[in-house]
Amino acid sequence: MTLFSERIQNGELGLEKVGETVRLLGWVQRRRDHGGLIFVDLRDRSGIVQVVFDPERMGTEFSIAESLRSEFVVSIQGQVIARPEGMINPNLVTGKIEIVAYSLEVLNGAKTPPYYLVDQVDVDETVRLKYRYLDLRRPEMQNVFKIRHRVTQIMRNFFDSQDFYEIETPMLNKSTPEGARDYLVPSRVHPGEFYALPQSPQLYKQLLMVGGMEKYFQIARCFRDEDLRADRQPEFTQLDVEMSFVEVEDILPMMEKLMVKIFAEAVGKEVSIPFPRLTYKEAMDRYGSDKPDTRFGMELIDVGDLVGKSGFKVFANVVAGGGSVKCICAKGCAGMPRREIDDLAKFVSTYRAKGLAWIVMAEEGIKSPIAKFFTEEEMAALIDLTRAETGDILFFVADTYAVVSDALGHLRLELAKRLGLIEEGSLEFLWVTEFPLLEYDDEQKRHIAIHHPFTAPMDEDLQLLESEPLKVRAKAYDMVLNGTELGGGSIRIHRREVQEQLFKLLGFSEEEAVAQFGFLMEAFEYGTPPHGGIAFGLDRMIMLLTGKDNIRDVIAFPKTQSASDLMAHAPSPVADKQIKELHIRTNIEESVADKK
RNA sequence: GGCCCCGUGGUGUAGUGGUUAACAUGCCUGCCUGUCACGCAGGAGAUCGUCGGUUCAAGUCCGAUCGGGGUCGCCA
Repeated sequence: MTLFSERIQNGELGLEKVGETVRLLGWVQRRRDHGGLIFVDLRDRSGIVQVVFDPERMGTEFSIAESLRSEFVVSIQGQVIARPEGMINPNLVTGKIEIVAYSLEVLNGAKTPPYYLVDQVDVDETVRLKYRYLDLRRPEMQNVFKIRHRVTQIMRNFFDSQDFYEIETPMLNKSTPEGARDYLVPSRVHPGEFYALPQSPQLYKQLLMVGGMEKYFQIARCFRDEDLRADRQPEFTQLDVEMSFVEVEDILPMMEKLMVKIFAEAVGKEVSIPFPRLTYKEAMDRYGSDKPDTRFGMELIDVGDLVGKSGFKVFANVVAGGGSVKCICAKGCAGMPRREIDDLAKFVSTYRAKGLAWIVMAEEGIKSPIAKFFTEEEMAALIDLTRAETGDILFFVADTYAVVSDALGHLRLELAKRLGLIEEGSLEFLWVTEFPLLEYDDEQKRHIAIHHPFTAPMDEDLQLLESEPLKVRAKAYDMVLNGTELGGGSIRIHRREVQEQLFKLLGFSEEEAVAQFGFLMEAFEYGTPPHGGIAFGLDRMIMLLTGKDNIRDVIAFPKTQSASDLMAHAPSPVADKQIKELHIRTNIEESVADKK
């Protein structure tokens, strides 16, 4: 019987092993049958090595080699030899050696896989997801999970070295309003009542601080029943961190050190600290985004003052109405065909911009449908303010501040992508700080928390809480890398009075606040230390570390855009008995459920 | 919920409304002792996602539906 423990990994094989007898275990990547001589590329987690089957060296077992097919699982014993002159394969890490087999055992056969398992897959993702266990065999995928593992190990080591405790919090939680839609779990024991899966361990980690744990972290699964995106799954993983007796300045530098460690040890990239910081206002003003990509310029320029008094009614009216007019200067784009400009106008309309005005700084002079509305002086001032030069295009959006920011912020990113302005491999970290505490929701006709309702206001803005709540800034911060929000957190409220005041501002009655969060507020009365923390999106971090543009590629068993698991076929109907036990009933026709 | 894109042998693609749906690769069989995307010869494999409509005739045009992707809303 095979002793698996004697095995050596393919990737460990090199010239220094020449002459040794080894046992290899793995999958047949490819078989090249020359009749009298058979080559097999043997793949395991560590890599690929070529095995040679020669009838003169192995006798009757040679016929087994003839029967090998792709993805057969085999055990091979053989001798490592240096490849003869001229037969070295430079494309293979192990290309200087090969294994001459003298014994072969098929541990398991395999059906022909639906597609050939190599890195340059060009296969419909549906197929990859249905056969996820095959897709995961591809070296590219193996590498993702190797890095993912390393990152979580680095996190654990880091926090351990800083005296943090890793503590688990419940998956069956109380459903609370605010935030995302909950995934609900019906209770069998309490008819008509439901648990909610955690959107994040927020309340529990704060209560761990009340519980005197002082420093906590968790690599926590979170659930949000919202629509999916390229970087959003219904269940995802957060690195969740909370500390007692800290202020903003304790947390940010520590997290910077963590990033240095992760990038150095997981992918060998250098990260320089401290990270630049931008206030929320500055980020919005300059980049139209609270997660600005600073790998390129093309900042937003406010031209409101200049065009507000001009003869161009569209701009003047927006300014008069309290809106804003801004532009970005696309360097060297004067040659852009009209068709593409129209395309960009369509692009910004996605973000509710009503139009995209433009001024082309052509060699022959200014070309623009709006130029005629400006005097020569106004045009000169505009060019001066925007530093537009011959060869550039200015793109303008006039609307509310929010729409202008959103539209031009995204246009800026789109142009950078089309023009190739972003340098591969560059890492631009930054912190965005001083977020507003609240925003007004027109639909619900009430204030809602931008971060979450437990975020502490900045001390200097406390006195504005009653009079001008929308002007209050929060002790909240986001870490941004290359235009992606990696994580965010805040210093929390730790006094009952302040928390009550906040719930009131959010439109909770006293009864509602107590019903939903009474346990938290009661806890605050028993000596709660000042505390704060942060949470990072692990999946997004792995995306950035591995260069994937799709969250499904960094999750072992991901779900599709409609939240289905194509491999396991979840979700699925369940037996009537199960439904009854849970005291629930669906309003879907029986026949529909049967078909599924 | 809105908008956009995709769906043709196992896989990736081609396919003016008109014969037997083409090509590559994979698969199967045979030959082959230095290949590494091995080679050579032969073979099998598709009712074009599904349903309906227009038409003498639909893979192709129209509608619906299902599945997948991107995105806005939603989501921190």
